[in-house]
Amino acid sequence: MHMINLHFMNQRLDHIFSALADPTRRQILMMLLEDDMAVTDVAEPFEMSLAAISKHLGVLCVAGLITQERRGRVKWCKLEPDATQSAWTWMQGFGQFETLDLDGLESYIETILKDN
Amino acid sequence: MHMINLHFMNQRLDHIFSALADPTRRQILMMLLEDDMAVTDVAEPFEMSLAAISKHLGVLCVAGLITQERRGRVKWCKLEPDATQSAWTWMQGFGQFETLDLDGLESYIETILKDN
DNA sequence: TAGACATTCAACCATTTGGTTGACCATTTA
DNA sequence: TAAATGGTCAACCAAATGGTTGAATGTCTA
Repeated sequence: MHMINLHFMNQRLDHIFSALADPTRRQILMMLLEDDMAVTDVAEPFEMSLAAISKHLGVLCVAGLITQERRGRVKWCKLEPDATQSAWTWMQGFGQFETLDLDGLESYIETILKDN
Repeated sequence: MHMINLHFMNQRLDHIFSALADPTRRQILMMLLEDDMAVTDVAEPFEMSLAAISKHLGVLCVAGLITQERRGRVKWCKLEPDATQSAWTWMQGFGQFETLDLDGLESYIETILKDN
């Protein structure tokens, strides 16, 4: 029982992390933060085929990071807001981060900004 | 300028997330939470060759999630505690910000800090 | 009904990934 | 010095990944 749960949990983490491992897919997620979008509109800023984007969206769906709903001939892509939860939880366990690690976040920002 | 940093940042996220996408590597990280380990000892609980584990450790190194230090004929593997920071930050940004723009992130931090 | 539009499918391709094995190198120990 | 130990390297393999193109499907509109 626990075995099974851990197994599924592990698979879920596989899917989420590998979905997040691609810059195109991360950018798509960022775009969807602003609003739901049709597949064609998601594809517009990218220099790759619509089919490629369609595949990326498929990966994001399998990972549970987005959902897609067809209305007429348009398929709307919508962010699944709580989707990163299990990845988040894993990282917290791993990294011993506080839920709101302000110091870490701040020093990270400073590092980034200093490099400019 | 920002461009360049975002590019490196993006690459870093690629490495970290794809390193985390493999269950063997996640398990290795968990093991290293308890203590530093030699490569052979890391490999022991897994049903795969030492060479395979050695490769996994290489991936974790490139991602910056661990460091390795050779002492004598033994190579010690050590967790890099702050390594998931950028991934963590990304995920936080993903959940809360309209876009991942660093200025916004910074001012967000300042706001939070002021409130404490 | 005939296009036009939105999206996916199928076949294909190059590259990457995760694993194997056996040889190799360095270091410790008997 | 010889043998054992710790670890990597090199070559190889199968499967997965990220992309392409062209055809196909379903839906809207003139």
